[in-house]
Amino acid sequence: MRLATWNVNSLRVRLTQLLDWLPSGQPDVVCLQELKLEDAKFPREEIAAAGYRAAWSGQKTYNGVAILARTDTQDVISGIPDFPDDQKRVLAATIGGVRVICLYAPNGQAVGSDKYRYKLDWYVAATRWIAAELAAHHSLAVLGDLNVAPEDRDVHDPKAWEGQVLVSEPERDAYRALLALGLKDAFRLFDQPEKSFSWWDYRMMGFRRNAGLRIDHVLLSPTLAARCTACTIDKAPRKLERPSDHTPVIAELR
DNA sequence: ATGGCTACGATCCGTAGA
Repeated sequence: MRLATWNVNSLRVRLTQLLDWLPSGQPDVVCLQELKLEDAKFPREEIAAAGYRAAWSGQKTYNGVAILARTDTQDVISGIPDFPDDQKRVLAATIGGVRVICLYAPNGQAVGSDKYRYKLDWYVAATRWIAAELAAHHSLAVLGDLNVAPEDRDVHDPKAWEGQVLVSEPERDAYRALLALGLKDAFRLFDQPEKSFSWWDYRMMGFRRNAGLRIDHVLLSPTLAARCTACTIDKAPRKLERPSDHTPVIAELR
């Protein structure tokens, strides 16, 4: 079973790239973030024609998440229960016995801002909810744009980024609290190339300079971590014309 | 030099991303 996550930064703009990528990436499950479209505008027919069922939770302009799957999606939940929130950032579904949680964590904008406060509050609520999901599902995977670079090796220039949003200690603490539920960062279960990133700024030729961050993650419960045989970042879509600023991360389960 | 792109929805600039 292959699980993938990709922040597409507008599904309308990236639909062709997604449809091209599905046959090459061969994922069984794909979590998408930043759809940036209303539910009525979700390209259900194109996705179905590509061989995928889908669940989605979108809104105009901002946010929006979807889970694509080759097989049935069951027990779909959108949003964090008991966390009233207009922002469409969370979607969960059970697929082939695996509980899949698709997350688009808040960016946080700037340390100390209202959005930063919201990000930390969101992490607390998400972590509390995922704890309950883990108690109910041994086979659980959290995939998404978590908007935290967990360690300095996940940052192209740790000195320049020190204390900044996406890297600050309170954000890293929030990320570690999520992992402390018993989740494993699938990417770090394996030897990886140095300077592996999943996002590069559009400006300053960020991708060409490999000036990136690793902020898109696949987190696995112990049961799934034991089944995981590989986790890779697929940089190919980032090389296309008019790319998303993020690129897919894929985990392979036996 | 603190900018530099991109997407969106409003217009011909502001908001947001990360």
